[in-house]
Amino acid sequence: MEIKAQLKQGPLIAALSDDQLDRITRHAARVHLDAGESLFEQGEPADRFYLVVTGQIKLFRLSPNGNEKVVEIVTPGCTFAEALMFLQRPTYPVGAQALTASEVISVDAHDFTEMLRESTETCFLLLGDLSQRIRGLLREIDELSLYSATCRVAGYLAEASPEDSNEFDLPVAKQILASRLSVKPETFSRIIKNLSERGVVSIRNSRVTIHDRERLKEVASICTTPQERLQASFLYPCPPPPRGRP
Amino acid sequence: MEIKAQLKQGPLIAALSDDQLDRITRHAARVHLDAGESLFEQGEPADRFYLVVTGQIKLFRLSPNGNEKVVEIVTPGCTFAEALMFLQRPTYPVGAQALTASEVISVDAHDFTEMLRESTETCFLLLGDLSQRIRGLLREIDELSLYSATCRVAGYLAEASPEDSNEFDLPVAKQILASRLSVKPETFSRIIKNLSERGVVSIRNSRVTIHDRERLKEVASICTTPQERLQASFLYPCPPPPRGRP
DNA sequence: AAACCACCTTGATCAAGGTCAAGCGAATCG
DNA sequence: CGATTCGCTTGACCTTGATCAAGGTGGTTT
Repeated sequence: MEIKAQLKQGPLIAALSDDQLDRITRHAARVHLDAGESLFEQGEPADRFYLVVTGQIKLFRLSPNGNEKVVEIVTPGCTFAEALMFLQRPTYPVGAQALTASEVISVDAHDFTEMLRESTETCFLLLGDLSQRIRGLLREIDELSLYSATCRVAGYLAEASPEDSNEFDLPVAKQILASRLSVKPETFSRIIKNLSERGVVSIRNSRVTIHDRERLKEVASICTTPQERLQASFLYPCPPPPRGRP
Repeated sequence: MEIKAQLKQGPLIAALSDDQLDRITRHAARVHLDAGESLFEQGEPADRFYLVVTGQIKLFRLSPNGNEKVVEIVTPGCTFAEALMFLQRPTYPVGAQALTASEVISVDAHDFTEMLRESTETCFLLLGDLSQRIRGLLREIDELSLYSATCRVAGYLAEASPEDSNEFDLPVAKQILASRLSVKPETFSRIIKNLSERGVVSIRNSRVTIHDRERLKEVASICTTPQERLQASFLYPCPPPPRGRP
């Protein structure tokens, strides 16, 4: 069965025995999503989790007044929503919507937990997985509360660029990226402009070129303290043209 | 042994069998901390996790330039750092420091995982625990990126106040609380003042009195959108005295 | 090609909240 | 008991980044 082979793309699932794989494949299904199509909504009861085969899915949270924050952009090989299976009455804590035409495999949570129940080994893998996710979220929290928007953007660029090349493509539309980094599209644009003028990077459409990786990392780690802001004042170089006041 | 009885205060650990409890108690130790004393630093290798018996411990992250954000304030009955045991070379992702004189019990991670290895039941409990923690962190992330400081403070007050009473004490110093809510102490103070003037709450020292719970919840859910901000403009009521400019 | 569209950029303005500095009250210490 | 410290509040000011409102730009459709 094709599904089994595809499921093996997930790092967690790849570690399963053939027998285990059979068991979770029992009620697994392939799902196709068109660009823009939504897979589930935040708050829906959750009894399945997913593996991305192709495409990109955005996971996002909504505020009561409809504002949206992209929490994660999920790409082939990633599983998501697997943390939910162990709650009493699980509901999806995020919404999921395809950014591009995508293919995902949905796995029945019950099948999965039944399988898990027979292997602490596999439990440990999952525990490791969740631990790492917690780390990631912690990191995100302090980026939000300790770092400025400019640092987050610079940090993203520094991390997204491959070690061995100075060029790469943004994986998603800028507005999505902006939301992922908790920045408004306009601000994102301005920050990029600023970095360009400084000769640190340049971006044409979605093609990014890193001109000065050192400087980029420097900017990324500056955070937000007034002391360093002085040193960072090269960010706002020419005394920012006195904003129209008599 | 006293330690065993104390360990049972933790919800997760309380569910363990006597035998399991024995095994993790093997290298467990009681640790006393004076106020201000630190238990471990962010980045230290982690081979133990902890249960708070008495006192309060703050968990915090540091930015490269020494800025600090309190991630959690841990109180008796809570365990912490137990998510780490499943990583390859685990290090504490936060620092831990006692806010008041505290007593904690430290449990050897190796003992614990060995015990876990023999009960998927218990693994499941832990998985549930981590899942919930992930949920909590997600919530925190969208509070940071989708809600204003005022909303966070109001939301905290609404949640911290017992359902059946309109009075309660802040559990920690205001500056700590402020950091927990990712707000500067000065801003915290001003937000409180604002809510007071509006007759929503009043705070004398650490004694909080809720005057208008409805209004408080309303403020907490207003987030930050311009539309609602208009409605919320009762927050900045009198046209804020034009700040001294000729 | 013209027209449309989504996406991005740019400009002008503004508000939220951070910063710095000073004052204040209560608890602790010599 | 005055003095010091610590935590909190207040005031004045400033910066960041959000908002609103136009333009570009490039790709797709007809």
